[in-house]
Amino acid sequence: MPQPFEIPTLSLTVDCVVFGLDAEQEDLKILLIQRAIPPFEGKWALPGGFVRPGEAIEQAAFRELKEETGLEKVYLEQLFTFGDPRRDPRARIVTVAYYALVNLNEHTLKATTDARSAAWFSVNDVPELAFDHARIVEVALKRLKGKLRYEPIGFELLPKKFTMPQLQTLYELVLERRLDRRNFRKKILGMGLLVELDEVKQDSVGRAAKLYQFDERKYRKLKQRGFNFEV
Amino acid sequence: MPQPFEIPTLSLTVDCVVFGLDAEQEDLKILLIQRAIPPFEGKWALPGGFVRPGEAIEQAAFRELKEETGLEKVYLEQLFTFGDPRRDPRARIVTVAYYALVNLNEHTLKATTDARSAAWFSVNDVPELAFDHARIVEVALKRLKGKLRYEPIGFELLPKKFTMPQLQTLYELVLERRLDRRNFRKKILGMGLLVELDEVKQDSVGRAAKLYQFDERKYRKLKQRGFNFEV
DNA sequence: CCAAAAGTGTTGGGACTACACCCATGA
DNA sequence: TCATGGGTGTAGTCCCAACACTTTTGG
Repeated sequence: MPQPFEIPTLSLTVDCVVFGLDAEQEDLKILLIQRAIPPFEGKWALPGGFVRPGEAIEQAAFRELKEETGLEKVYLEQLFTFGDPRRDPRARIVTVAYYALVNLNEHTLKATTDARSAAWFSVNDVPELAFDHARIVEVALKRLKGKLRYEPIGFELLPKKFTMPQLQTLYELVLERRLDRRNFRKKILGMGLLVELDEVKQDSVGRAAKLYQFDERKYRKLKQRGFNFEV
Repeated sequence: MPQPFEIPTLSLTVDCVVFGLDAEQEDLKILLIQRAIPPFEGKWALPGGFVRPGEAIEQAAFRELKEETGLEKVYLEQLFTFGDPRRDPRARIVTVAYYALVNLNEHTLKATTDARSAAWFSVNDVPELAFDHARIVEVALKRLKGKLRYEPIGFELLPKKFTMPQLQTLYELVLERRLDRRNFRKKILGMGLLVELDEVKQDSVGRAAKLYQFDERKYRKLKQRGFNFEV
């Protein structure tokens, strides 16, 4: 490759769409951060920041998540790379977007040390966002919808021990359609990937629901043998 | 965002895994380019190059494809962004990988103007590749396999007019398993997305096969109404 | 005992699998 | 007329969708 031109450079950031399930309110939410400086000062934006020299991209995503929200050890997956030359008014900045799945009720947001506030917003009520972040959220939602049916990632949004109605509500929220309770149960239990616990979850009214746990180890074994998760 | 550090910069490239179907030899191939300069001089590598200032990433992928292989107007989709700090021995270079689908028999490779040679290799017989390109090919193959069943992208690998056995062979090659001829036909024709032409394809021996064409317009309409392609 | 939510089986229809013979064509 | 590959139908099975009543629990 003879290079008759300077090797061009640019800056690279990561941005994370953090999905959290609010089991109490039966609502799917995303985590946003209010920008403290221009551009888009005061606007809400995805948590993220610059990839440092010598730092792997995914590592940068984990680091920014921890720094800006306190979240650690979450499920994280690369989503898409956005590089429109005009997506950042300051300079040419390309961003590698990730999406993360967390259980909202088990994680409390860290006190924001740097005067930036973080907050959860319903995916149905996202405020105006900085940069092209609205587009990124759109792509993330589409990916989540598509992937939920073919990979057992939904469990990442629930507590370790969860009930069948919780799992079903999650699927109904993300896929945006009602599911038959009996058929859903049969389908899920039929895969043999849940272990039934000797506990129930009791909140307020109604009959107590059995608790289940996802059997990660068993899933991996079955997957190797050609099994495909599908709801 | 107060920035106590310099905004870091790096270089961004695109790399393309170009899949081509060799209908005659019943073989799935990828297009490689032999490097003329270090690093990895003489080694085979994916076509690609630097993203220029002010250039959209996808645009860069199209440009490099045209410059290095003469291919134009091909199906192109972003695959994954690879950014291991040590993936390029010279410097920190992040690459956005794409995959492309072309009909190998309809495209002749352009005479290589810049002394670099391009050639098709069977996916089952890929030579040692430069950088982390072997990994990129691996990810691309996995994506192609996964996507072929749920999106009508297989047609991109065939000529506009194709026969049912050609289509079936394509699926068998990519999915790496045999399919029942009668069931395959039923499934495909049952979706009502192919128009049967009043022509047949005759090569050498055996009964002539009917030619079909994919109805792109009809597919888009059905998709809007919630239809899902699946083989 | 009442309200609220969890849990449970059966049946009909559509889709998938498996499978073997005839047809058209060129040599 | 023969060799080669293309085209076709049916029967059994499995999976999915539809659907209503009983059980448990707290108040």
